[in-house]
Amino acid sequence: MWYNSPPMNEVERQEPLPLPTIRRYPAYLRLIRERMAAGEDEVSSAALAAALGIDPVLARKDIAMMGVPGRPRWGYPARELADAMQRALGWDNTTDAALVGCGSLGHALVGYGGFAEQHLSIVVAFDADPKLHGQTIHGVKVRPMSEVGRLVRRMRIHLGILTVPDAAAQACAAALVAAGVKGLWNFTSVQLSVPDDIIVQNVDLAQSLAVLSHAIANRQRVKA
Amino acid sequence: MWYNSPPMNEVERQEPLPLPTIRRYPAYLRLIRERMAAGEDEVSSAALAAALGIDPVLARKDIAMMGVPGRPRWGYPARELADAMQRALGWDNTTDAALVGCGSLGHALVGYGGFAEQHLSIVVAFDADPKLHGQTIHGVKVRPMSEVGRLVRRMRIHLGILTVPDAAAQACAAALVAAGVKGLWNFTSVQLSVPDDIIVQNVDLAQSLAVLSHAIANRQRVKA
DNA sequence: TAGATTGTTAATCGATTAACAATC
DNA sequence: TAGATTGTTAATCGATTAACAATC
Repeated sequence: MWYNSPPMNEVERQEPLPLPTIRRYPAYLRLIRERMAAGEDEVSSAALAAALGIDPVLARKDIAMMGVPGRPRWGYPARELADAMQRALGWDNTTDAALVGCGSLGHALVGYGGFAEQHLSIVVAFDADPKLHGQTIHGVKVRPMSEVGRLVRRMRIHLGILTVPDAAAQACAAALVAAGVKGLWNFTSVQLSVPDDIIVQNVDLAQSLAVLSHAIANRQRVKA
Repeated sequence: MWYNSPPMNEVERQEPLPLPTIRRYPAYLRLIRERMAAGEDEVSSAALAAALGIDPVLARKDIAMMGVPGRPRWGYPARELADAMQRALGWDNTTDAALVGCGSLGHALVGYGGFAEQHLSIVVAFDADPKLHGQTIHGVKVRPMSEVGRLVRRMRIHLGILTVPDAAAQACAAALVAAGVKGLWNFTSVQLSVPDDIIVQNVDLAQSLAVLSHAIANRQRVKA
């Protein structure tokens, strides 16, 4: 039945996953791995949903995006599902990252060994402060900013982590981009300006705190 | 015109702010304060929007929720707007917080002095490790877990910050809740189970990383 | 077979964007 | 006055939920 298999290039063109779906994948993955570790081969949408506090049908929708079929009465094949989600997230291979800014937050990130289950590895760290140069944080040597361009390029690093003071953020981002980075994980509160093809993901604690303190101040329930 | 002023209890009952709106407030506040520091008294929706990379009409909608009127051709009164937003977020008074888990992330959070502009103050820290007890992190003494109940209650702390290993998360959350905390800022990847009236805000780095690595892997543009 | 669970299509809901009116 | 900017109402868009069919 050759006419049922899609043409070769169809395989590449995946339809875009909704952002909320992508955000739920890590939590699904966590549960699936737990279940697998416990010796189970299948996982139900109800179990997945319970772990996230969402409706089972939403979990099924999310899973449907992966094209991994489930079996009524059994659930979904754990290993296949996990593999598919990892592939979708680009977590099937380890990604090397460069961290810029070795303050306490940078320190914490480098030290956080099990980075969301080993798909991310911080392999170089940079800081402007000469006093830190040559020091080692959890096995990663701190290097001067002047070497960002050379090292990041040579190591073919595609992901930059920004944990510098706000004032330095834009300049450091520019240095990383110039060095060939494709994405920036931005822990500063600066809205970075970068070329269109560079992907920026902001981690803004103030946003999160705003939701929390507003809810406390108004004693309302908040989901997620 | 007494009939135009709302009855006393109307003042309390604010209609709920959309979550996305709340999340944008901190960034608005940042820009407004910048402008005020630069000596300006008014700020336009266009300036606000540019700082966040959003449409000006969206900024106006967000501002409309505050009930602070703007002047065509001038913009909005900076001080009034900042005050209103701060009040909405519960950021008009400093909130005391208790942090549980003095690992590297906990350390970083305690050390992060200017917490989103001083409305949050970590006043106690706890850890299970006896080796840390009595030590001081940026002026905050680390205390044993056994004192959570007594101290948090006595200090009337309403906000708990959870930076413990996943395995300890649920137990520590329970201890904080028992001690009278109203909200939890959860930096673990555990889905906490707490009473209905307790507000939990999760900071899940894996979620954020998922969006970023998926976008890099598929070379797509991501907003925010 | 009966029943649990997956899978799909339609309805709802909420946020953003578009269009345009109001005002200083 | 003209023009910039605020303010509001309607249209669009996307995600979630509801309803129900399909299947092991």
